Amino acid sequence: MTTLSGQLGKDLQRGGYRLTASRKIILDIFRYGSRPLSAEDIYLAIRAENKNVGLTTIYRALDSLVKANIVRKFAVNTERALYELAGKQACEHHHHLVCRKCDLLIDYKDFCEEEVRLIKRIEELVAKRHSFEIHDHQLSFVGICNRCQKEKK
Amino acid sequence: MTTLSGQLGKDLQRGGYRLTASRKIILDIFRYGSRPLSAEDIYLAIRAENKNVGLTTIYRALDSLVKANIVRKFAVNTERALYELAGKQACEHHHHLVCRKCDLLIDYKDFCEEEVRLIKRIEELVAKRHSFEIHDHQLSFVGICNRCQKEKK
DNA sequence: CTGCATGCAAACCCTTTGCATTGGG
DNA sequence: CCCAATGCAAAGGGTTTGCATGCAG
Repeated sequence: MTTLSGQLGKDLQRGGYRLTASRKIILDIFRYGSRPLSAEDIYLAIRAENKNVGLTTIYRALDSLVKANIVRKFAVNTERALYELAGKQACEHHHHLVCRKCDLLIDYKDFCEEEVRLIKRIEELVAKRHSFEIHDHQLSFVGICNRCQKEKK
Repeated sequence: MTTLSGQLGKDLQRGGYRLTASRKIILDIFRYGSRPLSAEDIYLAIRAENKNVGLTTIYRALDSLVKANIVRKFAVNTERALYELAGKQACEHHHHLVCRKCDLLIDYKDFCEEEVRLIKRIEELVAKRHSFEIHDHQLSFVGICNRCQKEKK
């Protein structure tokens, strides 16, 4: 069996964290699907493979992954935290579209050059003005998805 | 005593909600300081004025304010929900800067005009492409604040 | 071997709900 | 007057912690 988590595993160890069986499984799950996952999503995905890793372990592993800069943690609402591959390992940076009614979360990365240029520019200005060292950003649009628009009637 | 919450109170009533003493106090607190507040921030602010409104009431009032579109609810992390005046009543829409280390939250609106114009454009593109009815957006930059940069050494 | 990683149960924190009471319009 | 608003206590849901055991390096 090929360990999909290969490079990521090394990154993790470089951070002083141990590459255990549980963590390999978790990393592989991130590699398979690139949409944002909650701790519970991961928990269920693992059980679906007839493996078992406790929720607590998942939380602690995610914590390490965040500290090792492999995974990004973010929040769309306060219901639950979401995690996704960060930086270079993420296929591409993307933004979010959130539906107010059904909580559908779409991530899109088909943004135009214009969008990228704009964000870069704002980033520079803001970094300078506030003496902030900017690592990352999050852009989400909130509204009503196609489906809920139709149901409204 | 001048009721700072005047116009907002009318907006609230227009939504079918009652303008009670508690809600007046809460609205006034939003009018005084325009930075994002958590339910507890509001609770403490009220006690600081030697008044008293239960936390539960604050949550329920915030809920009504959000439904009446007077206040916007959002999350930077999952720790607690934040609320701020929404739409026209907010002096201006603004974006956030979050420090990874100390969780400092700055909201800035210095570049808003330019940003908003460009974001509006992106909004249109995205809305069309994904058949989304967009109501609002959130933009946050994540990084290290000035102070934590210095402490690093 | 040593110290981080794990599992389980219990603790925690923020937020919501049930229920009887109060009060706005 | 009626129904929304309030307060308190208890429940809820996601996340974290304490503690004894397991395992990577």
